[in-house]
Amino acid sequence: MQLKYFEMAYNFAEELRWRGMIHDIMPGTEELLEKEVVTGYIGFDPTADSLHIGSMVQIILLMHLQRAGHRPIALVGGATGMIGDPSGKSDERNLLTQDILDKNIAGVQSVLSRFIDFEKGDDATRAVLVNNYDWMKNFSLIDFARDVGKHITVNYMMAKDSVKKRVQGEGEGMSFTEFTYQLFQGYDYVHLYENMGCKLQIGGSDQWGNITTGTELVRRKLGGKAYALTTPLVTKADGTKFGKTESGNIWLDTDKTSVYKFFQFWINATDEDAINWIKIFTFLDKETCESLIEEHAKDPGYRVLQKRLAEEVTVMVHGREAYDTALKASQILFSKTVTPEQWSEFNQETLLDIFEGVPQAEISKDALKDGVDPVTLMADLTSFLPSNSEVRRALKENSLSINKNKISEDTVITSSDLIAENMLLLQRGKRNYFLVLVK
RNA sequence: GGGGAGAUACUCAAGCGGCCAACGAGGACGGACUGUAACUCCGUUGGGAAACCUUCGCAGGUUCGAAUCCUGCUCUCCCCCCCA
Repeated sequence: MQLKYFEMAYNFAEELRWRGMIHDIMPGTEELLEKEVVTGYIGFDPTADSLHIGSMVQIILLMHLQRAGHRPIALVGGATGMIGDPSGKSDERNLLTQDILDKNIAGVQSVLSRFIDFEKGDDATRAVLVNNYDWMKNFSLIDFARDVGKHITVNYMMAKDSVKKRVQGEGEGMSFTEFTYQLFQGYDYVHLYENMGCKLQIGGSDQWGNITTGTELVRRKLGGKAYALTTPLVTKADGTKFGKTESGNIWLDTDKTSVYKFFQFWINATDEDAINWIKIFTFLDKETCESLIEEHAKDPGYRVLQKRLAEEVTVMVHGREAYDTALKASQILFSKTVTPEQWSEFNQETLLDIFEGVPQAEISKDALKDGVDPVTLMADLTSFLPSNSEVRRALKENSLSINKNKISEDTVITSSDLIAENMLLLQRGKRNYFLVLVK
């Protein structure tokens, strides 16, 4: 993935503000950003071996920071990941094993490096990737208690919402380990401040408490002034969690979420969400966003916003070519019927990719030799539908399709119906797909 | 320890001897509409082409016939007593 950095530096805070990406900002932060080249960092938790679109906001922030002429640091929480951040969690978290953690750290780092260039640029603004395990691993408990713990009172730590909730709540309480978490994260800030001149930490609004512990530590321990900025958590208008679909999280890796699914996620955004998301997830300038929103209002049915959003984000994450394929696949798949000629454009690999996660079954070639009826195919040979009555019922509802074409009770399926050499695409209604592989 | 209420299909919830594969609501799924949407409307929702078969906590029993009555068991909830 290649990024063209803006020719001209722009005002970071102002840029984020019109995009609706500022939730909280510490006084003086804007002035600092205007005055000098600022080094700022964002932490990423290695709780999984890849990042999903929830983390994309943070990645985009780093990109904005760099484009605005500042220096971004991406911090992978190799050490803090071993502790577990209590923020936003009502229960004690299970610790990750070292193996998993190592794998996750590597995965997260590799995703990050796809978006942020850690090579190019001059020394002042070149992005840096760090792992807090590097400076935490040799920290002894005694040193930690003396150098870090001494500067912060338990009273201060207890006042944080994330702690209060767990201490007063009905739950199982909070271990000392998780209680300590904010000191660990706070110390990261001290370390980066001291060694890399980092004066800004950015994060989601759930991180505000942890971040301010950091700025407080910088103040008390070093007598320095560190700043903070948080973004609102991305929401959906209907209140459900952002970034989730029935089939799970939307990840930034193709082996977890196919490009097609990724594209579909964005194209399916509701009107209201699209208005917010176009500003958050794309780098389109203010005028472009506004005119798109205006255009969308005139003809919502055309869905300019969703189309542009899906294009921008998919191209950014997976590249132009992958986007083109996903778009073409979508256009064909969502047309009323699909002719054999159109099917011939798909090879097996593409189809498997598109229908990744769709249930599948294998049947033998012989089964199709003399043709087979829908009931046998869908209930007996495959487990697409649970019973014969279910198939008959579906036929009555006119809801069954094979290869996107409606079928009836007396349809006979033969090997001439196969697409991509050896596949059949069964479908009930619009959304329930089933892939049959003929071997 | 004493007394009471209840356990019905994915969920809630009727039914209290035959007309019950079991009212109704929600959900889910499908169809029409539509923007690959929202809303709305309509339909389906144990198996079986059908005859019919298997289901109403579990196991027995009464009866021509039971989800409905009886006995035992398991589990859930409530009240009193005791304890404090």
